[in-house]
Amino acid sequence: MQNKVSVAPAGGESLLFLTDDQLRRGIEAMFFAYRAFTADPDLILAELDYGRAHHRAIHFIHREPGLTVTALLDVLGVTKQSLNRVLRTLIEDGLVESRIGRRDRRERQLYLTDKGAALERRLSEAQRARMRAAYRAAGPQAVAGFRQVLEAMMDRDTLRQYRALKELPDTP
Amino acid sequence: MQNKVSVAPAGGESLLFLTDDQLRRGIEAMFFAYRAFTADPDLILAELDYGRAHHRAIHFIHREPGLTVTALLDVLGVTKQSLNRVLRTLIEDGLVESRIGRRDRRERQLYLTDKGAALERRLSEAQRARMRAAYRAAGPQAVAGFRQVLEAMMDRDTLRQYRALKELPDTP
DNA sequence: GTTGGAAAGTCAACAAGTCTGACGTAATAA
DNA sequence: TTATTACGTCAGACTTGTTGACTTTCCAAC
Repeated sequence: MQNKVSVAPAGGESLLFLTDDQLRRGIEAMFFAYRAFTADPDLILAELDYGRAHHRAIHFIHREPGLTVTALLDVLGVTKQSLNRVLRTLIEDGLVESRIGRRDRRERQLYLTDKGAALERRLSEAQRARMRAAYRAAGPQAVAGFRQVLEAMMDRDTLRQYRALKELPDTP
Repeated sequence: MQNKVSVAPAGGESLLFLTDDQLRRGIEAMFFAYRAFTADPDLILAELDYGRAHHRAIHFIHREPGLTVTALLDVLGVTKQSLNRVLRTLIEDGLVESRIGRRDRRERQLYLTDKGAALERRLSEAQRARMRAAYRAAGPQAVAGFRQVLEAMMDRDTLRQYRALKELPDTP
């Protein structure tokens, strides 16, 4: 498959940003940036013998207190066996509380304890600090483009999930 | 740590894009987009009983034919023992060739075989296809912002490595 | 020259986190 | 009553990461 893009395409507008080389640069930027993106939380997590999986669970439970195990499974896109181990340690360690569902007693609703919320703040503040620095350095226009491209990269279902996440107030 | 940003900051320019909520949206966008970003190659790799680690090795060997194991270690940021296993299977399967270094016979210089190059094309074309669609949908301005933010997110050393990667011609 | 340390690479063993598959229990829906 | 759903768990496997110990090779100081 070729995909060279010549200098002056039909519309008269330059499509040089679609060359294979530009795409490869973008791919590499994603790889390196993602590693940096997870580096700060990873340090904190390693101290506590947790991993990224714990962080993700904590993040989404914080985001939507009371969400069910199945709902969490859906956003994380992993198997329940895999999630279960992570969740069990978080519950044993007193970071997450699992309450029997109110509507449906088969469901388990997940909540962060105070201890869990404290770790969430520590993790997300570390991650936000890096993000904030990057945003500030790049400026609002760049940030808008950043979000646009990331969203355009998602599959339909993922994008729907992402959009469904509600806004939260600033850390109080 | 607070980090609320009020509506009208000193400069007179809106800093609303730096609110904790906006930062969180960006973090979540990174998480979901990265998953989508790796999804297509992952499918191909699973067919062949390889994983992402194999993809990364192949990518950078393609990028810089003849690079040494240590150089590859540096860009990937893993231990040599971890890389070694991946590299061994690639060599056994005839995708990568390891030649004794010319200057220094302790070094091993890595090259893709024809078979390795064929897989590289297949993987990277799948990944580029998604990237291309996202780029096209978002437009050149957004793409510039995307790259700016990702680069601003990297640590100094990573950014240096990223910048050191040379440009390659389009897929011939 | 010899030798002794540093660098490059390899082997072995273990841990985290993912997966599939099978099964059990409780609650709900038909 | 029966079928389905939600959840939890056990067992077994694989990928990818880790540390630690080892060999080979090179280089530089003696």
